[in-house]
Amino acid sequence: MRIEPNSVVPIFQQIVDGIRAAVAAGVYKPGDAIPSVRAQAVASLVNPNTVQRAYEQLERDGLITGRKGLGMIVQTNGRAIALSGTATALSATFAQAIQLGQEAGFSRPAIDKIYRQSWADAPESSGRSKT
Amino acid sequence: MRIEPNSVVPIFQQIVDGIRAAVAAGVYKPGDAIPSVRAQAVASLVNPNTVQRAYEQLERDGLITGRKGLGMIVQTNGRAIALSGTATALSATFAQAIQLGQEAGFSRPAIDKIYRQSWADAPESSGRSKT
Amino acid sequence: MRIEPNSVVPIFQQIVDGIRAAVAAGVYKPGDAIPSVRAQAVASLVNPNTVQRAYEQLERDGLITGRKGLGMIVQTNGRAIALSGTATALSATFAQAIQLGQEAGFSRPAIDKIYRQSWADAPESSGRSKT
Amino acid sequence: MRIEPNSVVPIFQQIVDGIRAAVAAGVYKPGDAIPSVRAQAVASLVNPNTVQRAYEQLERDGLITGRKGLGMIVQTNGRAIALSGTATALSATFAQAIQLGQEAGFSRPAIDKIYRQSWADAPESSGRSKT
DNA sequence: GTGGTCTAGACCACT
DNA sequence: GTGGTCTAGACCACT
Repeated sequence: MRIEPNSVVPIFQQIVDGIRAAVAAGVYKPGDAIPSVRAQAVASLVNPNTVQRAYEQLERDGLITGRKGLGMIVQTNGRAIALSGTATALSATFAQAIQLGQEAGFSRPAIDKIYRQSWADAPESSGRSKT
Repeated sequence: MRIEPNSVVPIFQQIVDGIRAAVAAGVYKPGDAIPSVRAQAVASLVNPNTVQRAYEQLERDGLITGRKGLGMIVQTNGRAIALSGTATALSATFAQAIQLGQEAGFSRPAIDKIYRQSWADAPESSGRSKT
Repeated sequence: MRIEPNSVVPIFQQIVDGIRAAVAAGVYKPGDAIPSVRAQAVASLVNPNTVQRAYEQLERDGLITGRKGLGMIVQTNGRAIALSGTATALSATFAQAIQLGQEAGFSRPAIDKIYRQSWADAPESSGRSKT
Repeated sequence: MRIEPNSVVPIFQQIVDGIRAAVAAGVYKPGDAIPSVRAQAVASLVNPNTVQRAYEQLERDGLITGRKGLGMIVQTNGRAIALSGTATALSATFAQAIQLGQEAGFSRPAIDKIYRQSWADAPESSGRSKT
């Protein structure tokens, strides 16, 4: 998981987003354990406390649950929660960009063009898409 | 200008984005003064220091220039800088959303659908757009 | 007189320095009137209050004196005061640069080289020098 | 680091100059942390916000980079940036003094003499220089 | 502890 | 009034 340390979005939030996306993508399925706090911390070059905070958030969201000695397990309905949560996050981000563009006087076609250009600039999705 | 105090995007950055959009939209034209630090602070219910910080950023970007006693003036090429800066900001936001969607396994059509839905949810742009 | 509005040295100080240099150079001789506050303000694209403040400083230094209806007159010993004042200002500026260079670990030859290079970069002095 | 609170050069700029000189001199090497905002504030008898402002400037210059919880780290190419920045600052200061001297009608030998005299007045550099 | 952001209030140079 | 700088004190994310 790529963490951008100087982003305006807090690191723990980036981890929340990343795990949620991975569950949505089926990388971790219901009943699977997600990486341990320590493993995730090493992988993301981040302090374990920060990962811990992200996992607490995901637990509050009902996506995972902690079982002593077993680590954090994806809940039965975890994928549905992840898909819905990711869609909501995307929607909010799009809405924010659209609003900023409108305030600047950009027409819908102009904003659509920037959106399409952002796809062209995106790294390959490598055909793994599921939805 | 609407400020969302609890957003992850810092208040001063919201002001930067807002002024840039206003200059891009032609609300303030080259040679015009933008609202004074104090006036903007009152209007946005924000501390003058926070506005000052936003204006410093805009000055570094070459969009405005400040003179003591006179206010902050939009530069000759301010509109071009604002248009380019706004487009860049939009592009970055879109790219971030697209990447998150791809990580979650969303197909391009699925993400496009969320994008279009975000337009439906957006407040009316009232047809004033020029570009 | 060239004023740099965004310099760290205050505008009124730049005017003080400029008038003092002009008196030192003999542009204004003892008994001459220096430009009126209004004329100087127009010439320097500066507010008259700012020029007024500079002239008050020069009067406190004994370089000029105000005579009702006559404007500001260069004192009898004005040139000596101007020469001494300018030399002091130069000395202080040099000392400041030398100290900064030494703190950065620059040797005397290295600093001397930068000093000579600054001469090469200087606009022509046009051979009017008197001292 | 000596701060002169009543100088025309802003305190935050004095801190910028001081840190840059220290990096140029090799006091802080690439990978080292410079003093924390709070530590520097205490050492310089200055408000933490003022130090913060100086560090932001140095970060924009590419000399250091900040990470929450870790401190401000000198960049790999920090020393080169510091050397170049210090030389530029010296050059600007010299140029300013030379110009003022020329306006006052001082000849090059006269200004050179003041420059050399400023060395005589400077506190000993104790022969530690390396360049 | 460490950087990043923010509020509250002040003084200065300049118009 | 207007921008620029500074102090004092606070909270947050991160280590």
